[in-house]
Amino acid sequence: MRLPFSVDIRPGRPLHDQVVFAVTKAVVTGQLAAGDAFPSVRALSQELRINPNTAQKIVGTLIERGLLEPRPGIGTVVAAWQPAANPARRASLASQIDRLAVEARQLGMTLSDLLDAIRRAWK
Amino acid sequence: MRLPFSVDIRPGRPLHDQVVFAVTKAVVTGQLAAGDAFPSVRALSQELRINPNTAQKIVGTLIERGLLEPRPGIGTVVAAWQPAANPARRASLASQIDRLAVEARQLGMTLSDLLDAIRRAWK
DNA sequence: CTGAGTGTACTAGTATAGATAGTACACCTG
DNA sequence: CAGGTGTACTATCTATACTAGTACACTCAG
Repeated sequence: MRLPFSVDIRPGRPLHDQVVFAVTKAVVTGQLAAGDAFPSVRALSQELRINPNTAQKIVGTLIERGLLEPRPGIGTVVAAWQPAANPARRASLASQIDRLAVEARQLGMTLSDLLDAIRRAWK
Repeated sequence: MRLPFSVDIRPGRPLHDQVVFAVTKAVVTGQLAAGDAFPSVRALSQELRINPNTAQKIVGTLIERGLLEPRPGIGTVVAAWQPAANPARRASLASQIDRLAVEARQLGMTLSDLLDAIRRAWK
């Protein structure tokens, strides 16, 4: 694996979504620093053994979210990190939190259990 | 709305998933108590204006998860609540938590912000 | 007993999204 | 110029979500 981030492709979720998540995680945790070169669309598709089109969708999404910056003719570079402040994603996050709380309760977890799990995942 | 729970159908997520979530939420919050009669498959499909097949899928999922109990020839009843303890769903929950943490950070939230949001959703 | 309502199980068809496949073009660097 | 880059298309395949319709065994009120 020569990629600057780690991914383990598993069924159940859209492919591009999993990779976008992996890259985002690498950025917010500092594993990918601003200015670092990001693999080209074609390199990405070869390394992950996915279609160039899917790789392009991934890179496009990351640029749209401000995580990557395109350098025409050169490639893409990890952008200087800044909060996204996207209202739609904020709303989606709230919805995810609601679902998480209900699911956790249904699985028998206490509030403390869930908060601990969140803290553990934050690191 | 004569249903014993509240749903607001919105695009983006599978229909049956939204209803299953709404019912689960009503059960874990005590809005639906054990022994309460649950709408029949046909009544559900009429009230929600969805296909009987989709309604059946919803009821089937809820029974499978132990939230409803089938009474052959009568209908379904809200089951006595007990933690699910499903390994697959536990793993899925952990994955959801990971995603939530990364997404929240990317949106500029602090750990405290997220923990507060969780506490708010728990109530 | 009869009829209506119940869960359950099928077969089909349609629409959409995810992923693949292939081609093309303007751009920059060596 | 040659090769690598982002970007933009069209086309095809597959799985999922939803709809549509039918059928059967069960239980209860009449």
